[in-house]
Amino acid sequence: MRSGNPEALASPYDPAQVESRWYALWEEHGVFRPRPGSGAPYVVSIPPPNVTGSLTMGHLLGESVRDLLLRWQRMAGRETLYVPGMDHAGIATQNVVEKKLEDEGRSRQDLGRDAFLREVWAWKEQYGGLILRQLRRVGVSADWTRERFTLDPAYSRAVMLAFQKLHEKGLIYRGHYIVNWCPGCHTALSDEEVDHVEVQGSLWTLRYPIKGTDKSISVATTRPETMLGDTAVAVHPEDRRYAHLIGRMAVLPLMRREIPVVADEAVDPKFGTGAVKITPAHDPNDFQIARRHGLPAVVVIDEAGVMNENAGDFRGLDRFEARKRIVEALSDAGYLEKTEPYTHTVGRCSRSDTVIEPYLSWQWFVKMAPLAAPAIEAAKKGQIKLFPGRWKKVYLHWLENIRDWCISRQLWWGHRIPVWYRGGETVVSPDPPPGEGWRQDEDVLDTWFSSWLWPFAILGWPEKTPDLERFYPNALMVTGSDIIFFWVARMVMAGHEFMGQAPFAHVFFTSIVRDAEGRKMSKSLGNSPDPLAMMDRYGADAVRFTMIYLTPMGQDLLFDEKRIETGRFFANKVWNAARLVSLRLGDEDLSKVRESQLSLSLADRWILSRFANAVKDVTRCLKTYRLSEAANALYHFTWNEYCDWYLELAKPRWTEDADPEARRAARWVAWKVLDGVLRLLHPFMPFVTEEIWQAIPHEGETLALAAWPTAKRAWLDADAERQIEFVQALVVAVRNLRTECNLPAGRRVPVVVRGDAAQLELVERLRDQILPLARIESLTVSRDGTRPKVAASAVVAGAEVFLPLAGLIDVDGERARLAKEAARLLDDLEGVKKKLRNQDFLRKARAEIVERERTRLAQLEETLEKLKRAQESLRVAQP
RNA sequence: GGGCGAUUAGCUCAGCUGGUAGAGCACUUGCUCGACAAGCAAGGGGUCACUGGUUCAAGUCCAGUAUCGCCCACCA
Repeated sequence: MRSGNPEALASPYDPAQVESRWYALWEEHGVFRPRPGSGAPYVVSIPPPNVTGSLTMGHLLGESVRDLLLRWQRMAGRETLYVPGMDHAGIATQNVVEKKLEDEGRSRQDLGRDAFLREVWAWKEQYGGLILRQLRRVGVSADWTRERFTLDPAYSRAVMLAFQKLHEKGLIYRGHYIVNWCPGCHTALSDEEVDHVEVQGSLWTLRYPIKGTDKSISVATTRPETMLGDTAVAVHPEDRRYAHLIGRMAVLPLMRREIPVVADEAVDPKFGTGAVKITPAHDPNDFQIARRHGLPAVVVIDEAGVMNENAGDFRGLDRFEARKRIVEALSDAGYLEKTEPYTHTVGRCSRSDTVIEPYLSWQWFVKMAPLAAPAIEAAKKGQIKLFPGRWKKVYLHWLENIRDWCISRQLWWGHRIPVWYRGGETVVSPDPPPGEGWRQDEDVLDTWFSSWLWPFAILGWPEKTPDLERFYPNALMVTGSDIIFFWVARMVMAGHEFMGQAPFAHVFFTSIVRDAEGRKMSKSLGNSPDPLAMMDRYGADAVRFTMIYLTPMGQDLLFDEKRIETGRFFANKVWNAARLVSLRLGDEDLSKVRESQLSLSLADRWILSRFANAVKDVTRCLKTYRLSEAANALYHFTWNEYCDWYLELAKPRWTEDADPEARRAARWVAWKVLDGVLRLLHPFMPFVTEEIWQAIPHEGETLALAAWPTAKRAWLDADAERQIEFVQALVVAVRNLRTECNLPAGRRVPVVVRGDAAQLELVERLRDQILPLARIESLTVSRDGTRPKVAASAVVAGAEVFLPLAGLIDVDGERARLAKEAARLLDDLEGVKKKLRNQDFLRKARAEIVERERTRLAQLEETLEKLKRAQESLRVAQP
């Protein structure tokens, strides 16, 4: 038992000072390393942040949530492990470094591959370091000895091996297909990396002459520039308008190339003219149609979005400039039939916002359907549970309609594809094959092809390490729903494929943090406050608590810096309550005190009962991921019950002249409940709670390893709760009367209470506590039933409270107040009476509900009766 | 074109299995009572988006409508 050190709790509370102290101590004590516990290990890993820059408030929310759950589980006795790390984030990082080079007047092409990669690594060192500092500042209980980076040698090896294994199973293939190409980033993308946005464009109708006739066929398009690469016109086979043209040749305007008119089921005869121009190299649908008809593909737009050598006169023009010029040219030549405004969607690169160009190229793909099957089953069988549950539908829908995954990227920053070529030979291997002359594939892998291995690659896979043995599968993944496809679903697939089981049991989706205007916070928008600045200004504890307090289950979080005051004020409140308690604890070693030896007062039994309830509430909320509700319950208990009522009720018993036994009990209970509050609060606000805990009597080295409280059944005491509730109502009523009578706040007032024997006994028993709480000068219980002649009055649970203040109160005002109160109750009474007259209600409602209404009726009538008499007595008293 | 979510006090949101509408902030009034003005005390403020239905009883369950938001979708 440490006696604690009350002087340590200085006033005022200074978060910066407190928060600088504890992280090193926790690390020193190995708090964050796994240590044997009960039950299965509780393993969580970080969704590795991109090394592109600093963290956002969204990350801060995620870290707060993960650390909350980890610290709770650790205190509850589980073996816990939080694996930290970072993601190399291929495109994102390469883009920011390229941007930096551009600002310096350099380019990656100038540098060449190796020098460029050195630049990126330097960037990674700089910004990765910033991220790590931020994570420590938040207080996350990560095991830094297990820190991982997706481009670490061991991790890279895992990526290579995963590629090789999938290739061996025939699940990876190379193909020449239309992919989403970003001309800005100069790389292929997966479908998930493309955002579809609606644009107000045009629909142009072009007329293609039919060779050898004076007829023509008209086609509609939103992308006239692609017509240079048309190799056919397609119509529906049963479209009678065009039946006679099938098999004829059309002459492609501007290019004067002859292209066939073909029939294909995919054409919708009802759209546009019912005839479609076919550009196999620049449209995925057209590509499919072309395959069916053996049509050639002519690429007319290059990797940078510029018209190429097949574009004739338009060669060298940017694709959007070319569009304009081609429309003009078609119009001049009489081939433009009409132009209509048209709303449609275009794909944009989610990284650079560049309009995506469907582009025919050689890429590597993963065949996804076989991988999706076990991931679907895992969710359906409940082996993996999503919170909130509605995400299951979204997850399943995606998996059940999954398409193959384009994993090659034409970038330099990333895992180079482990494929080697020599002459006509191809070898898939992490290492160069023996012999001379092997050339490795130039492309790198999609970032997500490395991060989908995260839950086991961080534990040493493919080696059978003790960590992998012990800590796979993980318990929980906490992340944003915006990466449910990118990452979550793919991790589940990889988990089953490489480890034979789901990577985690639970997935908890946090809120998306938006700014006050509802825009998603992001680095690119620059609308996220700097988390470090927030923590410097308000304290990490305050920020953490507030984020949890604010995060609604399954809804977005609208963040406003001002809201952080909630957490800051709360931390301050806890600090000051602890100051009060620690100053009054005395010298006795409270750990030696046995509860059974104490004579607990009613207030003591009440707060212990309330505390037991709070423990139950908070624990239940955490178990079901209702995190803000847990924070709320704790906030309310600490502030409104412990501070506002219990500490005030205890104060009179802490004085020198109080009864020693009562003082001892009050000290012990105040300490015990404070200790319990600190334990419950520690996962939310680790720093301030540790600081306080160390300053008061405690056992153990650190609060981080103290036991999570349990709700003691013996502490639950409904009687005590009812009785203190009455006392509270009584005190509030006196305070209210004082305000209503406009009495100076400093003035002590006489009070008379009438009520039943039990109520009067209670008032007598708690007299010493009631006096200061309600600022009462003299408290008289009216045993003989007499009542003051002129008084302001109120009715509390059937008892009457009087402020006998002849000459001081405004009699008319008091009468009006009583009348208003009576009118309000009369309304209620009517409602209750109506219910009780209703035969259906009496017959069908549950007996206890009917009984409650009857009780309420009696109470209302009694209260009204008393109010009436109070009014009468005022009338009589009036001179 | 599908799917999901939201609509409750001025603002941001709770309200789990139907049974007398809640919190924080903001607002009003009064407080240097030895923990805390980052505080204390007392207040004002809501036809729970709309329309039907189920029920003795609906903010809560069902159906529909409206508005806003998000996700998915290769109709040129």
